[in-house]
Amino acid sequence: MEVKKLKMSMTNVLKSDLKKILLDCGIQPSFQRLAIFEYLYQHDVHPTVDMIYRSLSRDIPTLSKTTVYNTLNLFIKKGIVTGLTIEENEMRYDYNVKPHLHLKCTKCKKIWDIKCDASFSNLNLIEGHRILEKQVYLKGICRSCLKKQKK
Amino acid sequence: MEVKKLKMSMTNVLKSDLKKILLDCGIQPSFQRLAIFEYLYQHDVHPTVDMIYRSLSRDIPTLSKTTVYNTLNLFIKKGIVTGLTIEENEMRYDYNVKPHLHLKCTKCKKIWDIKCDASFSNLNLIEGHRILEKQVYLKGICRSCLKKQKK
DNA sequence: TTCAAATTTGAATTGAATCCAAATTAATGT
DNA sequence: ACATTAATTTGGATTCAATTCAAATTTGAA
Repeated sequence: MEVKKLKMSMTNVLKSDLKKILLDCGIQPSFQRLAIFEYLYQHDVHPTVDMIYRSLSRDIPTLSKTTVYNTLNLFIKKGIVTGLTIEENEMRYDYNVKPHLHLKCTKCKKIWDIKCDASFSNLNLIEGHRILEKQVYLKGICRSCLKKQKK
Repeated sequence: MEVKKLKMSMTNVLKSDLKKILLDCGIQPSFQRLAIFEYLYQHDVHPTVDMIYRSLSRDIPTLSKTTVYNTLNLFIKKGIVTGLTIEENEMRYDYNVKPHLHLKCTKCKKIWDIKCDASFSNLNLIEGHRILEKQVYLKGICRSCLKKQKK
């Protein structure tokens, strides 16, 4: 009971915080947009459009997939969400303010976050080109699959 | 006349070299495969499947797009070609043995090669994950577009 | 030459992403 | 409150890269 109450109030505080972030970016925080933003905030598994759509559809039965696409493209344009193309077939979306890298496991296909320890130079000018955005994509075998291999 | 002759013999030398590379990788160097490999070797502009197909079709009218897809996937599996997903909509292919980064210009949409000066750590184990492949995707404004801006 | 395996081909299919016009909702002015 | 305009959402249709698959062709071995 106590825990549930606390959790609910936390959720509410969070929602208003997220609303503020959207407003600060000049994005009207509509019901759908806030729901999608909240989903991204709570699910750091680099979800696909379909995952977001299927999950939110249960609560918002009228939700359209086009709205999910529209909203995510808007978020990307405003810079609060990143689109990952490490998956060859479909885009994945990521809300993460801290700089980090992505590793795709070739075994389990999961995309892991790697805390970036500034291992990559933070120049903003390389060979005369102005660098605005950096993404490091790693491919390999994740530690959980490595453990399974050993057995 | 002299130049043409020289160029032809160079092309021949090159072709047999490329054939050897394929054989060394356990790839039967069929006419189509060799043509696709040669195209990648000569065109470092990160071509799409369609670009490769349209160009080679003029010399090989019976060429099928599926063959291009099959061949490129085979090359990737054998590790002599890299597939770039920096473009959000379509795959681009790259034959380049030397380590390098890719920069996509947000203005002219071109993908530039950046000579990698080992600016990224070459660990093969990060946070317990085994790293097999690294790709650094940069986005920004290329030097040629920056020059145009200044005028 | 003959037969089996490898390779190529093109039509059909899949599915992520976009387009677009209509419907709905929110914002503004009177 | 009401009307009018703008912003947002919706779903069906469309696009197009990529894959599937069975048939045709080519290659290699016996």
